Amino acid sequence: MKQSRLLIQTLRETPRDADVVSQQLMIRAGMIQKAAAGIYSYLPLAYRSIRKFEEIVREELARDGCQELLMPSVLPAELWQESGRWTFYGDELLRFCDRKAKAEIAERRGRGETPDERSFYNFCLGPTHEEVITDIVRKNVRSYKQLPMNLFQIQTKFRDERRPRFGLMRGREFTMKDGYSFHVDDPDADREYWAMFNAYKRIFGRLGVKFRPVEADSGAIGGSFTHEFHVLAGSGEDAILSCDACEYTSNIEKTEAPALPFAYAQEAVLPLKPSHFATPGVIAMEDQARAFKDAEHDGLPPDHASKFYLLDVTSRIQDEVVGESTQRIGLVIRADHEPNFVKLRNLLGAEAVELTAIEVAEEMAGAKSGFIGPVELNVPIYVDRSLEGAFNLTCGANRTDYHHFGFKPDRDLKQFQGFHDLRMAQEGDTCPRCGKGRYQAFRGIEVGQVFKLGTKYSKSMGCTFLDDQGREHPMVMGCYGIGITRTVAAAIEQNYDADGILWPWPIAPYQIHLLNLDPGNAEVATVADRVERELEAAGFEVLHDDREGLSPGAKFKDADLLGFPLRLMVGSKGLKDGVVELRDRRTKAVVKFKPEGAVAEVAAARNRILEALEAAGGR
RNA sequence: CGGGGCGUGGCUCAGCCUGGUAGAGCGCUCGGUUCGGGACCGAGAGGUCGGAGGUUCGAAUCCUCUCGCCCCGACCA
Repeated sequence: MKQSRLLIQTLRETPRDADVVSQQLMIRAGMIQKAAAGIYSYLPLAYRSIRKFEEIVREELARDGCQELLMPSVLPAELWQESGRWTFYGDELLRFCDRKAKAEIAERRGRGETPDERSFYNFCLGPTHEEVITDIVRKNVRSYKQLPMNLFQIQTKFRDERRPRFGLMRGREFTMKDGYSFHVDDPDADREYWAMFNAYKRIFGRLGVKFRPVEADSGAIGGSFTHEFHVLAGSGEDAILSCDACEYTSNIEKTEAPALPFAYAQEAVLPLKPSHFATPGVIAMEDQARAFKDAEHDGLPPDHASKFYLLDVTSRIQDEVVGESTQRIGLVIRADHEPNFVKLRNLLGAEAVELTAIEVAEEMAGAKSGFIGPVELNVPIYVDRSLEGAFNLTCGANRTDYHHFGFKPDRDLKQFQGFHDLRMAQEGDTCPRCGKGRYQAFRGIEVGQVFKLGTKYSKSMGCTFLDDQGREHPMVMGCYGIGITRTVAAAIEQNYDADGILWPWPIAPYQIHLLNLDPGNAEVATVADRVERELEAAGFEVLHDDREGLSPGAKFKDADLLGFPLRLMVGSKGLKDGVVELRDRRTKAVVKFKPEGAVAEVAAARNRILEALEAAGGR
């Protein structure tokens, strides 16, 4: 491919509204162009990478017998109403109505009514396709003999994110591989889950990026367990903790935090009263203990301070589709720990856990923020297990400028609900799985997820089969997603340097950047054209920078920015010595050889790159 | 949703405070000289200053509304 014919405009300067590396580099390299917030066009170079990754996905899924199909992206409301998600999915679901519904609205307006347009929305853009696939399968599969079945598509999705950002990493429109499997029973769904887990390891392994499969939160409803696949990158939005001794790797939302023995068990257990002590202005939780003074104490260790959260818990009556209820509860954890509301939500089987509005909390407690405490409040209170056996703690006294001392949660709380794992695990915590290792922290970009759905959709939508006894059962489902466009962006987040992108070989738009450094020189042009043909005949993908009127320096800069793995330079200076030069974009290593040796040398360089890739790949 | 910021040629930005004929660099076109890490000279093309309304003799500039885009936040009771 001649670069003079390629649709591309590289930019020397970083566009102002690009804030993450992958977005900056992709825009500067002329790969993507923004059409609206979170909505991008993929220009030829980017689309080549995307298609290459799609092909890797297709090949690996085919090995497990998955079938590809393509569902609509505009979905009828009825299906979503059937599953209940029309009501519950929220504003990320972009809803609208077609001409029939609009005519109905107009007619009612003509009759002087003021209809609520939203109630006439009868379509949405698909953010995910459980409803559609379930509808397809229930209409086409009736017998256990047809199961299991694993179907997938690669398609443009739309989620109306409250805040799209980070270019392709969190767009509103994006390309996703979404797969769904259907099974006669749980064990078979489990088998498929692990088959897909292994397929994903192959897929991301072939991609040539560092990644980790990570145990993750499966949400309050739905699956029993789930893994996310993360591309490791410092800019990742997710925190991951990984044991340095065993295999346990998990999203911090889910990571088990070890119980911690109370380190002061030998101290005398004091009563809560007389426990008021003046702490004017002491709001930061970490300062609470340090500020404490009485006859025997002048400051306390930070793990003597507790902090308290008042929370609104929302529950849903799932099968009835409508109805929500809210309950107020409390959470007590050590002041130097972080609360984990996801764990609390799962413990309660709730839909959502949110902080109670500060004004409401202050009114309930009768104290300013910073002095609100659990003792006097008559709500169910859950306590992190790091406080099991703890006493002589401080806590807010529900009186502005006062804290209690001598707090012992299981003794002093009116509605004590027990000790549970409710805090965020931290780097350095002992791994509770093996008891030996310690947690190491990583940042990751979630690019894939395997999820056991169970019978949530098959039950609500009547997707059933007949077993060999003629009895009807709901199918057991699994779902498996890969963010295609996000993965390509994540690969860049992980692989770049000051000069530009460092494409992993398997998804580089082109593998070879052939630079003609003297396009005006007929001999150089002849050699460059011949090398291009030979490399392409040997199966390599070559972008030939044949542009005239550009200095070699300008071509080098562009080549670094585009970041194809190998750069082959043909110029009059080299040809004077009878050589062309091959440069590895990542290592900057250069080899010189006669033009006739190009195919062999490029093949050798490719093999080196692929070997290094294999060695550095995911676990 | 809350808070902040920004909209001026394709890109990065100046001009706005203090109203008076719309600018620079990069990129693009043409001519010439160059040619191994973003060359130089000369000549050009390209902008309803996001949009609407208002104030004014006169608005990119002041006022009002609106749209778009970006960031921060949804955190410590």
